[in-house]
Amino acid sequence: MDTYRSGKRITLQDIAKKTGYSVNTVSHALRNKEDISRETSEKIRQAARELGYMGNQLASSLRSGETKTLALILGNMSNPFYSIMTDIIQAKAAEQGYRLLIMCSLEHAALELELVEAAAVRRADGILLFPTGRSQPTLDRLCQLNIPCVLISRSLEDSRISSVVSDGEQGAYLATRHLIEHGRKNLAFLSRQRIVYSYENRLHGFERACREANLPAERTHTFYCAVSTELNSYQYDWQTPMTETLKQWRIQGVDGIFVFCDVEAWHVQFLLQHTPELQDWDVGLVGFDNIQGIQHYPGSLCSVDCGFDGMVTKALEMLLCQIRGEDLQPRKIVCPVSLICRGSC
Amino acid sequence: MDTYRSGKRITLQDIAKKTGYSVNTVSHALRNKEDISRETSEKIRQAARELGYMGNQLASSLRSGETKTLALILGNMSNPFYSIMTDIIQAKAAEQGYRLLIMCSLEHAALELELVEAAAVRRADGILLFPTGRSQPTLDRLCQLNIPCVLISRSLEDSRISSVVSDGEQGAYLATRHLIEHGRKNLAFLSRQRIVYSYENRLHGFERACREANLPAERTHTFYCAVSTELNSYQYDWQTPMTETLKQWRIQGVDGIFVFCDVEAWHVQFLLQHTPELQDWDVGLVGFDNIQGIQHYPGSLCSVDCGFDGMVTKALEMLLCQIRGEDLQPRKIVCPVSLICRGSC
DNA sequence: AACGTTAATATTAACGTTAATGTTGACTTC
DNA sequence: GAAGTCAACATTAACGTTAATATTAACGTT
Repeated sequence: MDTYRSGKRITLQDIAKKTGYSVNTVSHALRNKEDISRETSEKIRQAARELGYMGNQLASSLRSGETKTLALILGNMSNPFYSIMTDIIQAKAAEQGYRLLIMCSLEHAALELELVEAAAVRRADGILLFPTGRSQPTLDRLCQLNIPCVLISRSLEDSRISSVVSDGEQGAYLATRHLIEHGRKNLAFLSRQRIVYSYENRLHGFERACREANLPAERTHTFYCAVSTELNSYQYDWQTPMTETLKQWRIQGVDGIFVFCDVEAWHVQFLLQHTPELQDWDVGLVGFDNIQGIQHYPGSLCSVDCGFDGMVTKALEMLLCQIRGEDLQPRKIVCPVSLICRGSC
Repeated sequence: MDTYRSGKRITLQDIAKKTGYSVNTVSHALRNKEDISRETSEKIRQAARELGYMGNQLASSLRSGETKTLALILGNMSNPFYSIMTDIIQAKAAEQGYRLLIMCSLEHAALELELVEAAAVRRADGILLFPTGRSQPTLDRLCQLNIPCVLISRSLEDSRISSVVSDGEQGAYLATRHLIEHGRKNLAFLSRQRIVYSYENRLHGFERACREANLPAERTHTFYCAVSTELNSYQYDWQTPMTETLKQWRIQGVDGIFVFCDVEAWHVQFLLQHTPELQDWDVGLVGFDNIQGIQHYPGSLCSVDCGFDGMVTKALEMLLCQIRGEDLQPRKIVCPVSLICRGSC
């Protein structure tokens, strides 16, 4: 009865024996090749159905060199930014006949490298990678292995590998100007860590808006918190350090914060609700990613839409190009962003 | 230079040639088998390193019958319930040396069946399945293929396949009693669809609590909305029908709602905020899943904790048992739940 | 009639690994 | 000193496909 892993699985040979054709003919018939007569093809398909044939992609891929599987390496699913991206990638990849081997780096560079290795060993046709901030070893290995790969969301300025990013500088600029337009004068820039690529980009946009409005540079603040060494990053304690920073800022008279991303902005809002010292603080908030654009949750966070769909479309297009061996020239695409106001400013 | 897909990849044979040992010895050495001397093993490993050897899991799996890959089939990642589950499953599977082939059914029975097929064709060692409400054909095929499989979160009363579910009846009971204890007297039960397995369970718990408190049966309401036929369910319009129902309920004097799950409760909260006719409605709300227990977002939703971690641990344990061929007796595990109060009651 | 063309199928040889046996020499054991 | 044991390696045959290259018969062409 054990038809799955034991030796009793039906193979092309069984169909060949039953129908009297050769294994090759059966293979061709089941794959709709042109050189098989309609009649034969029908007989073979019928036999396959009767025997309950199920192909073996391992054998197929080993021979053909194609797995029709893409590896997707990202931080972790609990982060809506990644989960939304995943859904879109999954849908668009499926349209092209690809399945996804999804692996979580937990934003850990060393683990990320292992995952790339795992993807290569499994012969994924290509890799979509949301790199951590310290991915240089990973990128070096990718180049060495010469696997089709596109980086999304962060680029790391490595000219050998294609990347698709959103325009963080412009996004932060728009967000900050939005705060200023709503009368905020003492602004801060909040980011859980400074390590990620996008950090500098967005900081520059923030600073540009401040300069333009003649807000002195010393009124910009950055929040730095140690990178988690725990692998289970979702259990990481961001509350203590973030609360401290917010308390300080309140005392310093901060009245507007541009937050690195929506998830961190949620955290801020969460703390504003749950910390007595932060209650009734009139502070404007703008995030980045526009997660609410897709995932409706109660709240009114202003955010910068990073064009999820466009980024994925572009990235996948570039990856498939590489896989087909068509356009091997590495490119860097910067996707446009737009501001969505919901009132939290 | 094309070392990935072209013929220039380093194989065991190349290492064998370089070191003078047989392919088999090389294979054994790299896999830490006992019957290779320490000295030989070291020489071989050194050579492998020098040549930049990268294994081919396709060939390995084809021969050994093990892919070290589990298929995870669930609705979609944008739903935090699934994404949280995914992170936990991913982490625990990795501990056991398994990678995840993640596929999204979008709660579509027909698509789900295709995904099971895809998993089987790729020879996943086992499947973790969050079944849609109409998965009978899928389960039949699973039995036919005889693939190790565990259902999570919904069980479908199919005695041939193991499942791990949370105690929906008790959870709904606790949630409803919580509302009653906070003085709510005109209760409603809200669920986007009635098709899922858990629906009846939770409805029973809701009704039990009402009966116990002598709240008449006709004061319980159920909300039914057509199942989306679109594959992109995250774009599905739940707003219109849900808004209508809420408006009606407000007129009917409803003052407490037990919502099928947290995501739908968010939707309710979202509408309460954004619909003029629903403003200032004093209505108690309790959800199910306790997503806030892991994903901190601003808000104060009461919820039933379904024990994410315990469910996954149990499910994976059962699946690995099946894969090892140890305990093939199908079981149904019901995990305990607990109420978390955050004030929305 | 000799030749080329074509449609439809068959044969052969991989793909890169691992399981199942073989072989060999050194080392015991009584 | 014959038989047995064991460590350390080698040989062989799959695993189930697919690519590349035959083969065959039927047909058309000049």
